[in-house]
Amino acid sequence: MESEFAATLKGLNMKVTPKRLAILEILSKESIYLSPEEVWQLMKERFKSIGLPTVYRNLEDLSNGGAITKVIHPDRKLYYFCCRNQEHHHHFVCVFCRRVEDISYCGNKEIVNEVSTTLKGKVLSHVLQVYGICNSCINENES
Amino acid sequence: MESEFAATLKGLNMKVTPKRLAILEILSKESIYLSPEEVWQLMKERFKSIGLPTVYRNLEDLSNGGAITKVIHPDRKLYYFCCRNQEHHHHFVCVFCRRVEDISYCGNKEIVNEVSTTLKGKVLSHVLQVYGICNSCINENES
DNA sequence: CCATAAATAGAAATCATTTTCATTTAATAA
DNA sequence: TTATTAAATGAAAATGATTTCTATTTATGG
Repeated sequence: MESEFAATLKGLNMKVTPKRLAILEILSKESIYLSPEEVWQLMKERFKSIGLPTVYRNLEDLSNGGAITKVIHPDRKLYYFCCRNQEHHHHFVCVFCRRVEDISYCGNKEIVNEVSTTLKGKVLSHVLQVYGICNSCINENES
Repeated sequence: MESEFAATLKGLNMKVTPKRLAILEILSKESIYLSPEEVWQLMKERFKSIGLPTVYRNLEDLSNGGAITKVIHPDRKLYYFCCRNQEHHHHFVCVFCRRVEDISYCGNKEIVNEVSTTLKGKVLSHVLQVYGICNSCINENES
């Protein structure tokens, strides 16, 4: 039988390659977001030959396909996170440990209402991301 | 008497220089967000000698001081917008003409509530930005 | 007007990300 | 299974936005 990740790739019309499976496995194992460089380092433990562009390309493609998510970071670099939740939702990101957690809150209805009423505009999409300190980091740092 | 922009700079403990005044004037005159490169092009119409790094530095400093705002863009490049509204608020960005408009809606209360209740975490900040089609662009494109 | 720290220009460096292209591989049909 | 072919990959090189460096200029306070 095929793995969950193979099914994911097929669903995106992407060929099932060992590299892609590994990227998905690596990301889904992490509770924190990773940079392409970091994914590459982890890939190097598994493959004798693995190019950084391959990692960049696949992260981009997987992200476009919705299998993984980009994290919005103040440094404007690329970071990815794999989250099982397929519903529309947003993320709480810990600024200390980079843990990503889902938040279900989304003001879409209110936003659409304000934009259409006040600005007479049409909403196409929105980004919402919350930065803070996760529970683990709060507990670790209390005196 | 000193200009509003001079006052802004002094408030940020930044020396009042012609370049900085021009950057503020250029940005505040636009209803759309600009890239550093674009600001530079406009600066070159006013100064015989103006370096791109100066534009980058000042946009960064003005942004850190809160005099201007960074726009979150999918291409992850830097874009700035000058908005008079000093209250905490978010922006509606037109994907066609790059116009930026304020939206007052902000789910901060609900977000803080969910994060503290469900995740037992602490919210430090959040970004919310709405993409869509502004009223002018809707009207221009209707058949 | 002077002194001095800050700001600037210009050139160069940085470095994350992307492109190129030759080679390999997964998917599909025979 | 094997042949076919489009897609995926590696390695090297390119790209280009952004930052750094350093000598010079300038704004500001006295």
